Amino acid sequence: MNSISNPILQKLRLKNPKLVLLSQCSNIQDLKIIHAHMLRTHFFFDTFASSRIIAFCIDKPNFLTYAIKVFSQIYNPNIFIFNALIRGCSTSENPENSFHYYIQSQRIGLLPDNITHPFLVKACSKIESLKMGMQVHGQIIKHGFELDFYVQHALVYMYASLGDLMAAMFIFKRMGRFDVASWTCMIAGYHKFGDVESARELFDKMPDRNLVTWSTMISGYARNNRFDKAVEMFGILQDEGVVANEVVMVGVISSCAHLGALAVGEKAHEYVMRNGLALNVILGTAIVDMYARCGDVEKAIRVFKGLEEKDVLCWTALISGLAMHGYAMKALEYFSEMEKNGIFPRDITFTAVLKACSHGGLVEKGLEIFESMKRDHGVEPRLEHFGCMVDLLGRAGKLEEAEKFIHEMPVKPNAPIWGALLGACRIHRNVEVGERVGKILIQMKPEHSGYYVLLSNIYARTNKWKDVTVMRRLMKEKGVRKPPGYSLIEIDGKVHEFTIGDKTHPEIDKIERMWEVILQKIKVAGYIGNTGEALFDIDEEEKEDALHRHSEKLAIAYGIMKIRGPTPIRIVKNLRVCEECHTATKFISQVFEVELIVRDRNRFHHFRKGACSCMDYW
DNA sequence: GTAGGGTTAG
Repeated sequence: MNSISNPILQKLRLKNPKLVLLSQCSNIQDLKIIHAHMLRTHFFFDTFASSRIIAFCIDKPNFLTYAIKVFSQIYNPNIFIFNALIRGCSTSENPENSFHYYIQSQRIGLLPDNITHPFLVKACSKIESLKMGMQVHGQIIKHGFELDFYVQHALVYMYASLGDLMAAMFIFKRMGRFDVASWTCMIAGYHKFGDVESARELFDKMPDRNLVTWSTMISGYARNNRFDKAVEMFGILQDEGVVANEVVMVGVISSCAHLGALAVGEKAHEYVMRNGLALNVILGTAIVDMYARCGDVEKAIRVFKGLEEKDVLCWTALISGLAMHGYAMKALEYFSEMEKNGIFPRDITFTAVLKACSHGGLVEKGLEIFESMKRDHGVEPRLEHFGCMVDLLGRAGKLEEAEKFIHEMPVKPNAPIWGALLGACRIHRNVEVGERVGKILIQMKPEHSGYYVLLSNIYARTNKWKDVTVMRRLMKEKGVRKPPGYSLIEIDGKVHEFTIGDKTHPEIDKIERMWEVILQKIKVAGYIGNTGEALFDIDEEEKEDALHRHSEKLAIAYGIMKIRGPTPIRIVKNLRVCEECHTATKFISQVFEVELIVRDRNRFHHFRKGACSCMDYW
């Protein structure tokens, strides 16, 4: 580039370089021009000038390596430059590098200032090392910064988030003054450690709150899988007349996505529009994801199309949404459109695309894309991509091929990989491969109950009753339990939860009577009912009997009671739907002429006119 | 002599 005609360099001559650097530089090319100019004019050897380069690079993740290279050229770095590096590392992928720069600064005899330590403490929180945290705390005391307000905040958050609540409280209580951030740090720490109750207690007690406090609470609940609580908090926020910002709404909307609470999610979306919040990529992606996960793919596409800025995660959210619903061709269309838009796919993008292929049964296409990952896009396949491939082959009934694929993988297969093959054995009723895989899985994950159940079922099938007894005894001895299954249904903006054998719902008697009515009607239509031993169940709920209905049956019965007209009944289940319930639901969609949209842990099932969109493979 | 900090997000 001709340097004379470059507008940045023209300004550089006219103005103070530091101002130009701060205001004009927006990308690495510009930065390099300025850097080169500084080297040519020897201006770079001014510590203040070179420090501006570092400071510019440090808060942009892609520029960190550049900053470190620049740093290595500086003869006499001061504490400001070290602070910048420590800060940059503490928020990077490898926070432990900040310790390296701290030690280096000490070695050349620089004294830390009041800015240095908070970032080191932050790095300890991030790498989750209490041991390191205590060492840094020692340094803080040694250099006399333990009474610094910011240092105290960082320490409170660090100790609380790493579970040393005594230490966190000790520092918190001894702080000379408090502001909203002090309380918020403590709350954030509780949430990171997973103690949502203590976080809430403090939240209720604190004198005043700001939007960071609200979003800390809401996303804290969400991070700890208390999505119902997150939504509840949003209600309280509105009652108190607070207006949420984008960050708060990301927490609220992603909670709705997890709950499958479409009506609440729609309201939150309206709230965003009504209050004129900025529909940035993050919030936009959360909304797209919410509609897809709540079963309204069309709306997800509409919102997606209306977004001004779309990055790779945003495209991936849509593709993965389409994949979940089994719209494989549509997912692939968006994938190629994404590439046409110059967005480079990432590892998670390929997960979504490969899932689309496996849910849609596009074996050849999936193999093709898998091959292209590294070759054309430079993305190294990870375990989950191999898992998708096992799924893909398994679905097609190529069980031996899938098994061979696992054995030939360049990385060591983990339990979910074998689990994918096991799922395929369940669908294709392959006892031979199933037994082999089941044994491997039990060895790998002795605490996972599903694998014992599976293997014992396989033995029962092959009349190896001795082995069945062994399996059952092993399960008892190890005390393995299944995760409790639950189903959610949203009625009039309220989410109802059902678990197996749970009698706590206020309308439970009516619901159970409703189920009996449903059962009779679908039996007339040809439904045979519980066929006894459910083979090959991996992570389904406990075996059901007349008193213990699987949770989705209760949810469906409740839906039929409450939902009128053409509105589909939407259910969200935490486990995978079992074969029995799947068949029953198909009958229900036919007999009651109703559309049922069930999201299980694996994908969506759209039941319509006696058939399911998954084509009975899930 | 200058500059920089803590708590929230897909």
